[in-house]
Amino acid sequence: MADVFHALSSPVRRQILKMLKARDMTAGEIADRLAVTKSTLSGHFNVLKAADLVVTSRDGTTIIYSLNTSVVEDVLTLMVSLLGTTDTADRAEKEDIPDADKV
Amino acid sequence: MADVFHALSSPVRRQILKMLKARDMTAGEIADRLAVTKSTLSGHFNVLKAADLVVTSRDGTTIIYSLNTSVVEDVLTLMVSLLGTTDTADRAEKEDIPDADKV
DNA sequence: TCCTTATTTTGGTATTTAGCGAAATAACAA
DNA sequence: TTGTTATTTCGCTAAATACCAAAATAAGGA
Repeated sequence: MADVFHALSSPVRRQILKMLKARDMTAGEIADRLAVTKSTLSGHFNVLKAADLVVTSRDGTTIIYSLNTSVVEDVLTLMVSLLGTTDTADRAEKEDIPDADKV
Repeated sequence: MADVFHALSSPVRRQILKMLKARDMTAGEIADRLAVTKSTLSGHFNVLKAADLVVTSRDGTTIIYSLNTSVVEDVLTLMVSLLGTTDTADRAEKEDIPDADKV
């Protein structure tokens, strides 16, 4: 989950996600629309894949990238918990040092 | 808004936000609970302030940090839009190249 | 097999970031 | 004013990151 925030911290990667929200695209299509080379883009894809934010499939020589909606939902949930109201589960945790792995 | 994602990309900073969710704390209190020096922490505070995720107030020589809940809400909204269902406003935008500033 | 197209990996440099200790600043009390 | 406590800024190093061009890989078609 920590990887997800890192993945989202880059404007280029957020733009890729935004494009994929509209529709699935190949690496080449994405490259045509962004001002970075394909090799640079490939690095960004690796980051997005490591964060499980995108998913790929192959059609011949082209790779099709798709948004992994379920992980975006997970991020949302975590953001809600960061913002969240103090419910029962939360209360026990108060005044404690939060567990680093979960944040 | 771009700053917000960068701010959230650090585990230390996410931990600080989690602590502040429980209650307001001084810089020193936070430092006591994290394995980084106060000077390093001060750098993290600057990032969080630049992202408008925290707010400070002064009480004598101590600085009190608080979570800026409204900005966390803004992030949530953006995350929802990234995930979002295709509503009226969205539809016009589809197939277009998203505007980099907004992402 | 050889060629073409699509994508990724590699090797390199430049920029950014996190971290520290020491020095500087701020507020206040004696 | 001098001293004390709390916090930030400064100067530095090490590690991570973004970027590019060129080489390598993968899948098919001729």
